[in-house]
Amino acid sequence: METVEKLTKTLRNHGMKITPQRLMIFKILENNTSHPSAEQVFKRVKKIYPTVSFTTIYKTLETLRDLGEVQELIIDEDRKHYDPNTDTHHHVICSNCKKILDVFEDFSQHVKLPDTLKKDYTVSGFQISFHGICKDCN
Amino acid sequence: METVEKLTKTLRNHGMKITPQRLMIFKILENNTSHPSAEQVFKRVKKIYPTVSFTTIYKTLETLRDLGEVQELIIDEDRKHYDPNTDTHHHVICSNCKKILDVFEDFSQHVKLPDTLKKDYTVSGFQISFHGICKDCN
DNA sequence: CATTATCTAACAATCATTATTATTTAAATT
DNA sequence: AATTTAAATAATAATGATTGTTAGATAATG
Ligand SMILES: [Mn+2]
Ligand SMILES: [Mn+2]
Ligand SMILES: [Zn+2]
Ligand SMILES: [Zn+2]
Repeated sequence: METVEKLTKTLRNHGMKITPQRLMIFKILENNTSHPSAEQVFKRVKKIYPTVSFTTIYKTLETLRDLGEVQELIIDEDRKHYDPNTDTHHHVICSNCKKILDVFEDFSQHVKLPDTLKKDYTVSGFQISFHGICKDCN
Repeated sequence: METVEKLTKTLRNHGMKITPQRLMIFKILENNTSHPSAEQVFKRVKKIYPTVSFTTIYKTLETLRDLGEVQELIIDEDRKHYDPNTDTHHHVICSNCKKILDVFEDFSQHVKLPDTLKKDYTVSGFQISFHGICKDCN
């Protein structure tokens, strides 16, 4: 995700409005490495704007995803998680508490779609999900 | 997944019953490489047992998952998919039609959790999801 | 064949997410 | 600064996948 400042311009360039709710969501996401779910974002926004609607969170996350500003992570079977870091990177998730940490290693030299499948799929990228148990859950 | 024959014994060893509905689900899954969703399994069972309940499909898939006989794939944001192949392998999914194909390459020599994270997570494995567009969807 | 624990099917409930819409508001225009 | 208007918000309902409940059916055992 861009800085909140640049993101503001990006939205305006797309004819979108900057609202206090959106600004709060941007600030929560900026440099956020916790991979929050929509609900976790909602709870934090609610502390400042108690009347905020869940719909606003979902719509804003959808907007950011469509702009390519956040990545939607499909890794927790129960809910989607959002990642403002859109650089190629990977994750490790705890099967118990679903805590997600970043894995910043470049596997691109070794992880490639086999040639036999290249004729069937035009691949845009890949994601690696490590599964395990975090130290808090033992 | 084991053969239907062996699986039958496994279930009996666990005090579980072999019903016609379950046998049909087992047969549908045996050697199935299409990564069906619960609904796709349901539709196929329904052709033979028109009165089968969706609950039976879900319960049976849950049972097979808990026995370690099928893998639940979290890769399509809309629904879970089921894979009778429980050997470590990976997948490529079409972002458009959600068709999933197997990727049988052993990346385990190169894909490892970085040492810096080893103290935080006890990893049981990893999954690679290649994303792209299949040839049918261009 | 009788017993019994498990399974099925019908149904309801849950929960994350999406759709709808009246009201509000950002921000461009006068 | 007031007016205008397209877009966003919030409230609410709807959706759809999945899970929970339970009474009746059935597989398995002796
Ligand atoms: Mn990340
Ligand atoms: Mn597979
Ligand atoms: Zn944990
Ligand atoms: Zn496709």
